[in-house]
Amino acid sequence: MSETVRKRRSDGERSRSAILREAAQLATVEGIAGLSIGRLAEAVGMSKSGLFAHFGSKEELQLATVETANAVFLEHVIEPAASAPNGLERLRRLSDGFLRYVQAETFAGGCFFASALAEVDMRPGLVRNRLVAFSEDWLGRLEAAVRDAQAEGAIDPAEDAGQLAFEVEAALFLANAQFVVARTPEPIDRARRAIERRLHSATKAA
Amino acid sequence: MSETVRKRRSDGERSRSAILREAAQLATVEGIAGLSIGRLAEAVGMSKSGLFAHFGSKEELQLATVETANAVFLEHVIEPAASAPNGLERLRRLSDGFLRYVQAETFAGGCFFASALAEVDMRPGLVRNRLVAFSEDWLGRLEAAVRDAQAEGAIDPAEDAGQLAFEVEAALFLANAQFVVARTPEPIDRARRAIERRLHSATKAA
DNA sequence: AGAGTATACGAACGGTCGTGCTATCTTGTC
DNA sequence: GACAAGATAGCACGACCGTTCGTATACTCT
Repeated sequence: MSETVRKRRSDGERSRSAILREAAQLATVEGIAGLSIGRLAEAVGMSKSGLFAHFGSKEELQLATVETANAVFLEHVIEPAASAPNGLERLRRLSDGFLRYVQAETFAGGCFFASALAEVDMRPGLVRNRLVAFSEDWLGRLEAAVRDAQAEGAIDPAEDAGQLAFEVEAALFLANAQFVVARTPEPIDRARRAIERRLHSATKAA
Repeated sequence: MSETVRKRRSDGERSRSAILREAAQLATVEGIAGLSIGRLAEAVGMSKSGLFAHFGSKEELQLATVETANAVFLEHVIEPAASAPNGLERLRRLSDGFLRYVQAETFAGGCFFASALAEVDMRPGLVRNRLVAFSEDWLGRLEAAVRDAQAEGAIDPAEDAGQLAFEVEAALFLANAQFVVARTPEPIDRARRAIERRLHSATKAA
């Protein structure tokens, strides 16, 4: 019953995070399923079996990669918006942060979650579940910002918060998809304009 | 030099189209790269080598699959809108047709082009080129409908047609992505509402 | 009817995949 | 400095991948 506590070694921890950093990058390019353990091992400069021992299965590697990507997303998009003084400003910072995160090519193949979820959306499993959860969390944050803005009187309370969040996310989502293909700031600008216009119409009551 | 013209046989043509019909379906579920020739052969009930002989390479099979999917898209989305009496109505029929095509699960894994392009967006090649071309053609049709509506006085000429087309496409694109994950009519309805509202604001001049 | 060819099959190829097993280093603890 | 345990590498496996080849069948045309 009483298991002795296993200790981690520092070099292993360093390897593990190096692997996962590389995995998150490669996953947006090769796909989270198409990313093979062999190529990943080669990219980080270690053996297949040595890398494999860190995770025990490909699914565990994928799950760890998703968590790593989420940490990046939190750092680049969510946290910078947390200090916003009110709901409307937070909504603006979230969408602006997302567009910067896309345009800066934080991940080589565009938003990690858009890319990964599109790939596994038809493959039931833990990876899909986790990605769906993150996706819902993100949309929930947008909607919560709308609700806060409504409670603060900045957005018309007659607006459907879920609907408005959907429309903001739609612009962001297409901007990412088009940017990945065209590598042009145009879709980013279009999304910015679409969102600003929509928020403008939602702030002056009907 | 002078090549004798080779004649096609009717049974081969039937097999080929049966293969491609199945391939277009499977590609939205397994992915257009993840779809293997072996599994496809099993799904249509023939041998790997017999199926392979129809195309000569996997890339040719993928290209033929994309063309087949485009024919389906034309039939279900583009053509029903062609008879619209004016630009604004055509725009409405295109977006409504797209949403029906998604909701009816014409392809098991959602819009073929959204699914396929997301998969190959980082993999240069003929398949990617063809998908990008179709995607641009689709967006071009939306924009052309907007321009026609402007010329007919139905949409404010001050509107940026490309911008408006982007916003319509954004709603459609996210509706497809969310529908595939949730299998709920909610994203479809949200997209419809978003587009109707946006068109309403574009029809009454600023 | 017979020739010619489009179509289909089965077997096999080299390659890559994820995953075990085992041995050898390396680190942290006493 | 000994020792347990973590970290890494080497090797082999079975499965599946796209592809090739030789061959058998069945259609079409003369």
